[in-house]
Amino acid sequence: MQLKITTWNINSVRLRFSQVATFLAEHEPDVLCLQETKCRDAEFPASDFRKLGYEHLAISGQKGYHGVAIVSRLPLQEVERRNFCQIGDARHISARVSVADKSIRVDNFYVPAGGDKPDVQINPKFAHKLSFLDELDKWISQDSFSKNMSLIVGDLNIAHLENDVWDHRAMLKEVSHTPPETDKLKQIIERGNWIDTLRRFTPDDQKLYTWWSYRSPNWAAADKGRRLDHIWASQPLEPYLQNIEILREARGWERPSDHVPVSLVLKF
DNA sequence: ATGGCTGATTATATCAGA
Repeated sequence: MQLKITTWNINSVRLRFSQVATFLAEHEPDVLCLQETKCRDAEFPASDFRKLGYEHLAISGQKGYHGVAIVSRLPLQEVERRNFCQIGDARHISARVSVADKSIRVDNFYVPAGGDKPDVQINPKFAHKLSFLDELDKWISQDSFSKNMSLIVGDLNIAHLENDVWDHRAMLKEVSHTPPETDKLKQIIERGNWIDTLRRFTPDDQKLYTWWSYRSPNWAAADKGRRLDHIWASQPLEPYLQNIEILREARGWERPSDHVPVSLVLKF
């Protein structure tokens, strides 16, 4: 029995529904976690997903930007939405999926990007990002996460290791790779003893990216990417981790998202 | 140091992304 779970910042689920449909047909994940759906719940293409066999939906959207969703072939239980930083952004949704005799909690996040300048004094977006991470740290360090089968997935908007960016030294002052962010993310991983599953299957000394800027017309040749999208597993899932797939080719599709789908396979 | 691109919106400029 296997479970395949994918995270993908789709950058408008309505605009790119046909790409999602292609991905689902070719890669057949059981659970798809989306970020930046960019629509209200009533505008989410729910019936289109149901026609493709993804009948179970947990949606948290808002008008125009942000927004997360879990789309699943398997029933979803205990759907929750946490209002991080108390400002009403749709940046988190969680649900429980059952496979074989196991029950796995899935938490899907869209962490704030953080704006341009990595300075909390002049950039409130950066302050918001750090506050979000502090709250995330406190919340998922609870035993209920680390001692049970749990997956943390999503666009965390941080590339925390040296080879998660194209040039570590050049990127130290770029939001997504600054020490205040990368230190916090490392602390969260350490405290919860989370398994960074992408790095479980690719050594730390190899470059690994999930996002390439729209501002680079030659993204593939320049390859100045970042690993912003993550799938972390709690220790009880360790025996079941099977493989990871980063669908780099999706960045080359017509009118693509700037993020590509990242999938984890678990075998029970 | 700058600018480069993309998507959504009571749109034709502005905000958000990162």
